[in-house]
Amino acid sequence: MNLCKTSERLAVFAHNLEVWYEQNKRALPWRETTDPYRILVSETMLQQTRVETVIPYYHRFLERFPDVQSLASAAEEDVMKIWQGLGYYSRARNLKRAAATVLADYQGVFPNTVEHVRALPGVGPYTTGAVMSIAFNQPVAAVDGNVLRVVSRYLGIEDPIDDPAVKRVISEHTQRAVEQSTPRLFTQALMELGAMVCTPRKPQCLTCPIQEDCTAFQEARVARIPVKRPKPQRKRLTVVALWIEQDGQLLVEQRPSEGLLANMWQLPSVELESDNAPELSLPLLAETRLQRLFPGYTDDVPTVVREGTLQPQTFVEIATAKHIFTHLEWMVHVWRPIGLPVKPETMTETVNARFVPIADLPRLVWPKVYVKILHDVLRMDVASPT
DNA sequence: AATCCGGGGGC
DNA sequence: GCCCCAGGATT
Repeated sequence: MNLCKTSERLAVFAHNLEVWYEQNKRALPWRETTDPYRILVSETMLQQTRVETVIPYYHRFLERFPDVQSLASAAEEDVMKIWQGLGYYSRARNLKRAAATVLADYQGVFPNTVEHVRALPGVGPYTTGAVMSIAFNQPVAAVDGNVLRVVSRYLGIEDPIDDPAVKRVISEHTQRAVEQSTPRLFTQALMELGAMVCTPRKPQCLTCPIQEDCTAFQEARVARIPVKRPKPQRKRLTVVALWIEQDGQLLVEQRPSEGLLANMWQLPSVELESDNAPELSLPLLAETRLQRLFPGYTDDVPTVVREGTLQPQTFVEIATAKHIFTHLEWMVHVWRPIGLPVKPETMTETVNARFVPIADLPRLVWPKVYVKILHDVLRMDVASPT
């Protein structure tokens, strides 16, 4: 294994990779430009997201926000609506903030130094390298999941690539290589190799342009590299949501401005750990939430209900949906009260909920799981504005 | 160093 | 089910 390659050998390595790239690269929309704004948009969307998923979002986003100016001056809700369904929504807010920074601090001229690019909101080490190399053709390494896999195999590293120290070794090696390359080609070539040849499963080593220098291949260790740390178990949450429909309007609430699905809309609901959610208690939880939204709403109903002997049959479950996030899992149960008159004018003013005409629901920004629920119940697509 | 932050596709 | 994806921010 030769970890300390000479500049000449690194240059040959980079050149071979670039030749392979030019002959094998996929035609992707963001490869038709070197506009740093468009590169930043694509790289931000591609964070933890597959190429095929990003493509339609990329087109729609740039059609609506074709330049720094248009994004910087956009309403955040409009940006979020375009981003809806893509996930990791802080990316969208940060991208808008980055555009505002470019406009305010750099007079709309995209900065072209590592320090200034790295300082933009939502731009970390990887995205800095990607923008610097792809947009400006500057030798700055961009180390993503693909590069970690390719280089850990190439160097035969069996320490976990999650480890910052290991990541540092790989970044330093990649940096030395990009300095002997045509950065714009090299960065994309390394990632393309990871996506098309040096894949997580069943890598196509026989067609790999750097096969003969690859330590893992030469030592028949490709299948067990890269090594990753075990992942923590997901937390399971039960969500009890209310369906309160009145006069063609639906009661919806906005999530808090921080944390999971920040500022997005949902049905009024309560969350609890699934371990504490025996099936029979769900309608009672719905009742509790309803009582909090409409204090005294039971004033007009029989005493037996008002005094807490509410029967589970008072609510009917009209939909369920399971949704898996990276670190937690939601089981959503939607309950509709029957026979209980709900008067919108008696709703507590302090809650973050309001009645919205059903026709207007597509204007709001919805988490995927509620897009599915609203479609199941209303046969309506709230993902795209009509 | 560990956690949090979405959603989808492939097997 | 499990893995992983052109990661970053926060603690």
